[in-house]
Amino acid sequence: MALDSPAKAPNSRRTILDAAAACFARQGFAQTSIDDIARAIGATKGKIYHHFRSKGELLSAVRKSSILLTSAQVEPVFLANQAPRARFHSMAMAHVRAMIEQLPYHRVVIENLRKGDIGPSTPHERALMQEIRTLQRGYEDLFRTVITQGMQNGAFHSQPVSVALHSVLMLLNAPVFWYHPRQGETAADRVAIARQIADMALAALTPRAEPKDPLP
Amino acid sequence: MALDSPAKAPNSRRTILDAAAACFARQGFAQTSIDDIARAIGATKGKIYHHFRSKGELLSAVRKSSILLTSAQVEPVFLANQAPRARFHSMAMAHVRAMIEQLPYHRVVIENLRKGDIGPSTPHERALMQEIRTLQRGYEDLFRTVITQGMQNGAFHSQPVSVALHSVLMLLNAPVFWYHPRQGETAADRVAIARQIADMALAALTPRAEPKDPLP
Amino acid sequence: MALDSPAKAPNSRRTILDAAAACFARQGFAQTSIDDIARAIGATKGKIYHHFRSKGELLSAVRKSSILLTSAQVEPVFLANQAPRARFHSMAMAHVRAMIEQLPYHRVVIENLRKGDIGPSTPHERALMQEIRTLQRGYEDLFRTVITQGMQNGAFHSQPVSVALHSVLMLLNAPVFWYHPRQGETAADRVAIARQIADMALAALTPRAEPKDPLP
Amino acid sequence: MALDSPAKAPNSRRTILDAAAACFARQGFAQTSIDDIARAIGATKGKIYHHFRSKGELLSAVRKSSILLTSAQVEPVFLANQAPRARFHSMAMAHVRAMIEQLPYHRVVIENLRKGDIGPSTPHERALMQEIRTLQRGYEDLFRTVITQGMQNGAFHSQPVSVALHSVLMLLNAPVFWYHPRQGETAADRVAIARQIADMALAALTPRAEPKDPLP
DNA sequence: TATGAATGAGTTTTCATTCAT
DNA sequence: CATGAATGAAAACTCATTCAT
Repeated sequence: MALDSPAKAPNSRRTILDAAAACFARQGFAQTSIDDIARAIGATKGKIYHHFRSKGELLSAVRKSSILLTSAQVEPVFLANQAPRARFHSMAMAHVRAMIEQLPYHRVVIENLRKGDIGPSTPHERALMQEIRTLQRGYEDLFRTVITQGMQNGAFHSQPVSVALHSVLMLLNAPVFWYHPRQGETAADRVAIARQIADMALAALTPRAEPKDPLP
Repeated sequence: MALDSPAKAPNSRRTILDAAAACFARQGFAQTSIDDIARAIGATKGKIYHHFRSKGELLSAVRKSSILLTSAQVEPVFLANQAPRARFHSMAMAHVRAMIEQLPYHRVVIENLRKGDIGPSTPHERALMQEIRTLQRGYEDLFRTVITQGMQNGAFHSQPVSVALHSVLMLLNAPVFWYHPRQGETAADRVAIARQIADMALAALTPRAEPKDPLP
Repeated sequence: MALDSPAKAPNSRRTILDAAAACFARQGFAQTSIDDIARAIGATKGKIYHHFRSKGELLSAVRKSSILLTSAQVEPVFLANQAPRARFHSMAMAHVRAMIEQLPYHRVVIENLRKGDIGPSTPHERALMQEIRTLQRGYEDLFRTVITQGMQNGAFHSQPVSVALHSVLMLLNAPVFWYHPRQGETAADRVAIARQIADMALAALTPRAEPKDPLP
Repeated sequence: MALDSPAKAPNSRRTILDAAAACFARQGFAQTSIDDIARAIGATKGKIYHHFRSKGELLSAVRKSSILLTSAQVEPVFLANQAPRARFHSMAMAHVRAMIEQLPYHRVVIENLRKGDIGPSTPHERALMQEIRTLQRGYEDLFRTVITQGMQNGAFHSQPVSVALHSVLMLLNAPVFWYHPRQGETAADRVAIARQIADMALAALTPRAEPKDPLP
């Protein structure tokens, strides 16, 4: 008979990771010391170094988690069989909801987007970075696919895909910079925000009729 | 006859600031040491500390410059007498062009958006932060004004202004994350990018006819 | 059977403190770098910062030690049941002996008496200062008590207590400025010095018969 | 005919010196920067370096001033023809009054008594130190003379002169550590303090009848 | 696993001092 | 005389990381 808790072990990594994400999100990566994280979980540095080889690996792990968490919510929607506009809209909503529901993880990622372009010295860290870049690329490709399809299809305005993709993704990421849960906020409130942003993203890709006021 | 400049303006400050913006943009604020900046202009740390009291003040100065530079390009457009859609579109283009034309300054700002929310301990630094917040608020209000007007006017889709504003601004800021001048790029190329993004931003605010494929 | 000591007491702290007291006493607080202290014990700055948060805390710890060491020698004498003059005299001797027997600690304190009146910025350092002030106050009160009693009693000349107290204490502290152990000095020599000073202190408080040469 | 003020020039040095004394007294020598002093008189570093070669020279000048100011008040009293007890008492009062009437200068000196034992590297500074030591020695000799005389004379208790001298001088210097002018304090108040301390100093040197309570 | 001690390299900051104007 | 810019050397502190236990 088990003495106490059911699945005892694997908690540590996740506990540390949550604390790291929270600290990085609150104070920024550089402003967070390993001791800060340790203190946040009532442990010592040593414990963290048992589970992660370096501070950089901690950041990598948070980034990876962020992508996996988002993918987990967006990919099923991507796979559902929908027309481009509906498909994009559902993906956008799922993405925004992921952003605001696991805010710390995603904030860390967005605020360190270009980190690691230079830096990681050890082969191990370079490998991690590479893996993350691959995951990131794969995730973006979900949106790239839908957008490309929609453009071919006529559902979306035809334009350079890369610019459109990055612009729209940043629009969907924006809540990371300003969102913060209000007192007494409900799930419905969050859905409303997600819908508003997804609507805008969709509109941004929509074919324009004709410029009623002539634009210069 | 001299046009305007104070002639003997010691451009030391500006030289340092440019170097700081470049370094911060390339390596990130935390990864840049004061020595890096000094080395970049062939001077010593001491020179920098003679003109700026601290690394944080350097960041503040870059932020302030960024806002002023952008304002200088966008405000005249704001003041021109145009209908909401045209007005917003011109402002958006001006904003994007500012982003990519003084990339380092703006990249620093966007990548450190939430820096200084906590931290600045000295009264002097707090005052600087306050001033920057005021400038920032003022700048955002240009867009807030146009958007609000457009909504009342029917030119824009009616929706919560704050979310719309922040979303659209982040869309306009997005180039900061991915843009980098290509070999042989012309001014026209940059205008094209700015136009594409401004078009999307305008579309994001545009009233939607009717959802042809029903959205969930 | 072990008498008392906590056996495994990591005397790192005490080692560092002794070295700090010695350096501060020799060169002065401001003229001593943390590296000086580290070098004195064959360690690195890091070790010191592992045990003490700042140079100021090091000074505070020395001050505290000084007061505790002195108290440990003077308080038992205070508690013994003696008439005011004898009591004061024994306390004075104990005080002077403490001064010259742990010279470095006390020299540091006396030479930095007013340090920290302004300065300590962190709450932690302010708390330390407060604690020290309390200890200091408590220690002075031993003498204040005896002096007050003696004045009421007629054993001492009646006069403003505060001025008398501070004057006499500084007289007892004076060796800190000039004493330095001579070649071949014995414990008896030190007792002689202590007795001479204690005698003077006692005389300073003694009721004056009549001014034989009229004082202006 | 002079344009404006009578003796125009020599003010600068004294102005600077006063400011230096005030700053050193308030914050301590090491905690005071040349800029602090410059700011205190609304000038710049350069001005100070025109009048004093170094920070150390500034300290030396303050020390010298302190001794000269005190001498100026005590020496005339010393030269007056009085019996040892009266002579000592008058000198002591003059000394204490000097202490509290030019507090900053004397505080600086007492708090830096052992400064310069090591340190001054330039020949010029060493010469200054030597001069100060000579002045200091000369000043102390006034008291040494009176005390020695009194001991031979029977007016004072016979005891090792050096210890007695240093002890009594520190007693007379003590106000430097605690005195601070009260609201509405009069000259008479200051005289009262001086008299109380001088009385104690005199008593400290007075021959003791017999220990009524036997001292251990 | 986890802890606490220790390290060492780096970073920000301070400041006395010099110098051209 | 006085200023403002610039320097260079030192100093306090930080912190990721290692290691013995």
